[in-house]
Amino acid sequence: MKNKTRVRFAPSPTGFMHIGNFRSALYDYLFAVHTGGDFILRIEDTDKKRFVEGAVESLLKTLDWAGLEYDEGVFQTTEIKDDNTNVIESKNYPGVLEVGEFGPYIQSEKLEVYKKYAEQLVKDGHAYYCFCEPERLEEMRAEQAAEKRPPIYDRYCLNHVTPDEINAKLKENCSYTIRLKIPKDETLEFEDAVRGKVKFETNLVDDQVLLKSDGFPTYHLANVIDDHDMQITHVIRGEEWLSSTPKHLLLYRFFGWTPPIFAHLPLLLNADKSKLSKRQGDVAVEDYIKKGYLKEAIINFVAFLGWNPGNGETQEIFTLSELADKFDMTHVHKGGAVFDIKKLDWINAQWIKKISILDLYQRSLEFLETKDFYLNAPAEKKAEKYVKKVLSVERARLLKLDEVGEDAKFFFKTALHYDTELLRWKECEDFETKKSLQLSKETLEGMADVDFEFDPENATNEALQRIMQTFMQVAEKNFTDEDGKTDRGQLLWPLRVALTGEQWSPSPFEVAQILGKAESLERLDKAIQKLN
RNA sequence: GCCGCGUUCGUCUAGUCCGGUCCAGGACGCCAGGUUUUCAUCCUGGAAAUCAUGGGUUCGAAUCCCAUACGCGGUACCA
Repeated sequence: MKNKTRVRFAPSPTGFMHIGNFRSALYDYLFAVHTGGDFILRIEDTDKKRFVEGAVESLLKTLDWAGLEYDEGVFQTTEIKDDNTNVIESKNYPGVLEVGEFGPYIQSEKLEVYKKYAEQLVKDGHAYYCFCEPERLEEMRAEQAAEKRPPIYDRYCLNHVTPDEINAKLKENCSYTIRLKIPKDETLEFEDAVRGKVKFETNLVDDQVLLKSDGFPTYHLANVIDDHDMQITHVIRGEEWLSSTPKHLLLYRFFGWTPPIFAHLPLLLNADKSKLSKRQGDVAVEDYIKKGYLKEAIINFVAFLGWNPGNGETQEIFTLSELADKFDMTHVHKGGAVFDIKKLDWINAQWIKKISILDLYQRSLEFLETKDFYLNAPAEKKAEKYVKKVLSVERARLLKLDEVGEDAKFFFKTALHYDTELLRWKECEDFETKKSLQLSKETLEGMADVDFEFDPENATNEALQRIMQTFMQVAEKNFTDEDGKTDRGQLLWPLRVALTGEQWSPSPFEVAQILGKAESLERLDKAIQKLN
């Protein structure tokens, strides 16, 4: 046995990755990294009916996107490094590889093993064959419900079918399941890492089916066997598993194995406190990716849904490795957490401001390339450096990447439409507005010594300061009244509208600098003409 | 129904293990004010929680105990 902690993320390929599932994966990862342990990815595809084509690939892609690197398990072919010795190609999923010494990591490839263990349990008297038809089970449950008794299998096949009959039925290839024989009159107790002591009466626990009639194991059997085979030390999973933990505990006992430590995570909730569901918003991680949420923000936000660093820590923005550094099970919450999209938006905005311009640019491209104003822009406005400049001023107002460029379209357009009403500052007449614009034009023309270039990836922008100062001086000189008050708006408002055509925009200095002197003058000319 | 788990500002939460420093702190959101015109950013301030309710223990309880209510999960040959 290794001393290392070993945790696993074990999703079912039944669709896109649910955000709640993603949080489980995150906590697994954080715990593994924090404790210097291993993180394993296992695929639990034991339900043929709910299987969704492409779900495995999608799961791998999402984990890869988020950067939740794992040490063992199921990988995309392209992710494999060459020094892995235990690599096998998946039998059931083309293009998928299994890496590690405890494989297979895909349950559908291990059917024989589960069956063998189930039969061993029967031999040892801890499980039994059941030949009951689904219809009979349904009737039985209906009856129990009517009499307000707990719906539990009545053990017909355990008590009324003789060993000879069993052998005969098996020989005839009758359809059967194998059920766990839950011992009576016992109190099962275990220590949950987040909830503390939890107790269950075995009399209320159903004789769980372990092996289905199609030869596949149920979650309960496969999960316990795999967690043991893979030497998992901590099972971190959703609260929905809490009530089936006694079944798992019993399996460990019957196999003679030491159970891992269990940690049951609180649920993620809708605003009305019901379990997070599609009806009230997006639940797939992919939906959030498509909307332009950064992986850093999703990770940051989701990590804090049910956990916090404690000890009065007031920092809110954390990187993945900072989270791994601080993560511990004792600060995991017991109660469910409402998924508040407003806070996600805020965290996302923080991250958009935090990453480098180059990074922002690279991540924004795929979104820009879906937008007409960008696609139709001339080449020089699509140039990397130009877009980076735009991004450097737009990021302050960006919440999500899918909004990129939306309130900065005027940077990409070649011709603007002017509204003379909008150009006017307060009570000014048209001729006054025109005069103001002409003044701006002259000022701009006169700035021969100012270099309009700036490095969008470098925070210091001295040229901008000079442009600003120049205009401020002009405003002071021309629009200061007898009381010494300067009405800067009289100069700056028409200038800004001439450059952008918009009611709201970044400052005219920033816009002028990005547009460049020539185009700024052009736009001023057009606005002046409009007033003629 | 039964079993299990939970419950601090609208939301995420600190504090609960080791009762007093908590007439409960931070953040989001909201409101107001400020910043080299506007929107945004940023800064400052504000409103917002009888610590689910009731009882007990105690000089003293958000913190310990009991009960109740409410919410959620499970109750499948789904995971």
